[in-house]
Amino acid sequence: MRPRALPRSFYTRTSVTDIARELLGMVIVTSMDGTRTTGIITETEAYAGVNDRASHAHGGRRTARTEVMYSEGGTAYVYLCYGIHHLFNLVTNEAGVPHAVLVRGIVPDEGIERIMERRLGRRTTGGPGTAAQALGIHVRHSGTDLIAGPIRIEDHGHRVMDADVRIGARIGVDYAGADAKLPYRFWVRRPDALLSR
DNA sequence: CAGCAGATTGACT
DNA sequence: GTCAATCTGCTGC
Repeated sequence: MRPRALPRSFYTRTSVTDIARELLGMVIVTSMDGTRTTGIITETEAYAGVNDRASHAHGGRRTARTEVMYSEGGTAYVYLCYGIHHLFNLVTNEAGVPHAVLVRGIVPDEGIERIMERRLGRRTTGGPGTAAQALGIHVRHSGTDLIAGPIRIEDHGHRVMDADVRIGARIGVDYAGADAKLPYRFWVRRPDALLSR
């Protein structure tokens, strides 16, 4: 099929878990310094805003870093983790509701050469930091528009069936108490199968 | 302002 | 299995 950019209406819906599930198989397209690189999304986590103890916006918290989480759905939220790793999130829901989906894994597709340069030859599917690095996503892209900006999401026709989706607890959020056990993590069982069409 | 932990990763014992 | 890399934001002095 012909690639189709995801419209604003994909992101502004109210169920952040539905969006996290539906993003599996979608394609992140980045255009930076004249180079196009793409990756197919294989793993996501939903962060459900003010009532989610694992979210940066829990309790309505606002800081310079998290302010973009309150933007309209379809905005990039990128933040630094452990001072080193740039973690890429897609803001969802209407403006003022700080929902987001973290991209934890991709399968590199277009621009493999550039991706290998950015990753210094290492594999790219290890986690959220490596996925963002592979695509050149940096904290300077936080707040950019996912419809018209340097990072966009497209549907290239990769279909992920429910039977191939695993659902479980999010990683690294033990501090969130009972919310750490919520089934908000979604991943594709056999990521490499996405490339063979 | 000092100390500490974090939606992590890669190198090393 | 341990540990260091180093930015952001919270807690406590």
